[in-house]
Amino acid sequence: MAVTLKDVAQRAGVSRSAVSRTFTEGASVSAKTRAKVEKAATELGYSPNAIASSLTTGRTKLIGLVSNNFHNPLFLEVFDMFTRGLQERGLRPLLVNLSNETDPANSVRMLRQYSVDGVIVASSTLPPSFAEAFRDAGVPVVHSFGRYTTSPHVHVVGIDNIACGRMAAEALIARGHQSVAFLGGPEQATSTQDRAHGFMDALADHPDIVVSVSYASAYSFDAGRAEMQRILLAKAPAEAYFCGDDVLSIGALSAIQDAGLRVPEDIGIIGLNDMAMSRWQNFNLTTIRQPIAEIIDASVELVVATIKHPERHPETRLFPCKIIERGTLQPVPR
Amino acid sequence: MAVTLKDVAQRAGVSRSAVSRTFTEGASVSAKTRAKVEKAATELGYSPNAIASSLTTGRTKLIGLVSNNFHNPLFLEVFDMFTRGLQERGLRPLLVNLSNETDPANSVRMLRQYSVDGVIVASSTLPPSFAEAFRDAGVPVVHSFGRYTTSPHVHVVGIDNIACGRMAAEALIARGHQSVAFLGGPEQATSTQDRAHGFMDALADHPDIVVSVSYASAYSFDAGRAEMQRILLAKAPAEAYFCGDDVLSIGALSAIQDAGLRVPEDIGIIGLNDMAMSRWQNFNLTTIRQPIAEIIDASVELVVATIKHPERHPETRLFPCKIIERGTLQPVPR
DNA sequence: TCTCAATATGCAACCGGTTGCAAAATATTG
DNA sequence: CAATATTTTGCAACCGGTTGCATATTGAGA
Repeated sequence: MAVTLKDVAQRAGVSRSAVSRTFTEGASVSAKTRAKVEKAATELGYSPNAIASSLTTGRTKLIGLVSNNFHNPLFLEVFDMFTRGLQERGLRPLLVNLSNETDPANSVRMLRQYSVDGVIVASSTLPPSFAEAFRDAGVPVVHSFGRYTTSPHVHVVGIDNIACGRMAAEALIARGHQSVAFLGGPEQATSTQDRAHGFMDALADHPDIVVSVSYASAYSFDAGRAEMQRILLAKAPAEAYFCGDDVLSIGALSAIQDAGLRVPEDIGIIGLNDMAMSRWQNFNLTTIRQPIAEIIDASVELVVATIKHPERHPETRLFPCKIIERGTLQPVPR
Repeated sequence: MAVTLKDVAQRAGVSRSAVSRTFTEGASVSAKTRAKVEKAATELGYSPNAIASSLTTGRTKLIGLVSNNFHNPLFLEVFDMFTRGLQERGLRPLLVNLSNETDPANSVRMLRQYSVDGVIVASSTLPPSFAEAFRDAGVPVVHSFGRYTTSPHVHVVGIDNIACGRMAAEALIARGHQSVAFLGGPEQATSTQDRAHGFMDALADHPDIVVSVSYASAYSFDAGRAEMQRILLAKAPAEAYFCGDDVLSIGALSAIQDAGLRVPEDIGIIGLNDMAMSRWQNFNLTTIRQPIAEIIDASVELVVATIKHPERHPETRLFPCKIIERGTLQPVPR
């Protein structure tokens, strides 16, 4: 059925090695044999079997792309950029949907069975230990959107979530709000913890401002909406909220509007991520922009570099975020 | 570095075949050797190399998942379900992002290089010839969300877009609208053509109703919004619109609201897909529900069946759609 | 205990490529 | 043109598994 090296060799009247060499970059072949081989190859419609060659070269050009965020619209953009970035470099994404899985062992085993050259863990909610399991198994790995630590055991590319939390707090303080709040994602997510940390930290200098904190059960519309509904029902809401993520913000927004309150007049909202949808005019969300294109580019680059030099020291690459002013926060008074 | 069959065989004091057989379902091994092998394997942390075994078995358990819709939020749900469905059956999705690619040749070559067992083309905009290129290359293929034809050359799983167009028209007619319109996606997309076809078809019986048609440049928010803005600027808008897709509807919605018009009082909207976001209270979109879970399930099942029986006859599986009444269309008068 | 069938095991070839090495072909130099 | 350096080529072993076949082992029945 499938045409192999041997078929081409036979037809071209050369050895299998000769055929192999014409298809390997920088191998020694005379122009004459190359021509013969290429002719035979196109006639037969041959193209080399990547799987078979990986056996001897030790390179599959397969990259495991592991994620558990299949419900946050941001991640469609993330997958788009990752697949393109990998494809441009001749690499192939093997997609792994973690969903409810939290034990890395299965993923590690599975991806090792397919001899992936490297792994990208794309998640802001998984603990560092997840990516570390790959490193321990000897697989080059990058944790994208992961937690920054001073002595990382694994490459991390993302943002400084603590700084973002602080930035959000400062934006609310600058507007003169007297009561502010953090509405985070799941409490055990590292990103949630860090954003809360930075937020509280900045507010520690302002003891006069009332601060409250609550957590949605997931980074999702429904969770954000439900949590905001609970808040509105229970007590007087804060003047402005820092939501740990845009999709959470949008959920909160819908709850607020349903309650007959206005944004930003009655309640202000600032999100985080600046996903494509956030600038849709229906939302027009003020948010902190996370530079995902840069993060993804750097992640791919870093995993490629680590494949080349496995002993490379674990490295952290953080990208600056900035506030995108839109319509869900009042302008700064002057 | 990596521990192989040979290492385990040596340690267990048996032949390589014995080890191989321990890890192959239904092979003949005595309980005693199996125990020895399993002990040695766990001590060494061995797990079989799927790539290597695929060479002899001819099965990689890799499925090419090909799509060009990385900007429609619906497809995050689609990817979620596909990856889970495949994983549950022990298959691995190799993701291919087509983006601007329209020539199937590259994708076919690439996926053949990786000896994928099968391919799923997930797109409502690609022409049938795209999936057919895989079949011509001898790769089992299913076109999900593809166009239904009476004599298909390739498996198609999806909906009857013509019927959906008709259904939308009937919904608008039932409401007594005197002028209605179709706002489609790209004109060359098969789904757009079919939906328009069905829509016009149903309205042919109602010559008294004014009908107009226009096309957005893509199935995206921006395109839907831009097209609706053009419409509102140019002339008196229709009383109600059938938008060829939910994300288009949401774009149109934002344009209408910005123009100070009310939905559904001034302009009614019915979409298609019922993606998760459509029921968000901010949109509350009346739409035609496409049963994507069923479509994806059937697609995976069909590709698996075709891998087993490659000579299986091309088959079309269509699933019924139904209208989900929400807030963007007035109730039917009675 | 012996015979014969059933089961378990190892050998060796194979899957589709790559690559070190030595021999062959070609190019360069004096 | 011979001698030497350089490039090209094929052989054969190998990557990490699987599998048909012949042999060895085990178990059942007499």
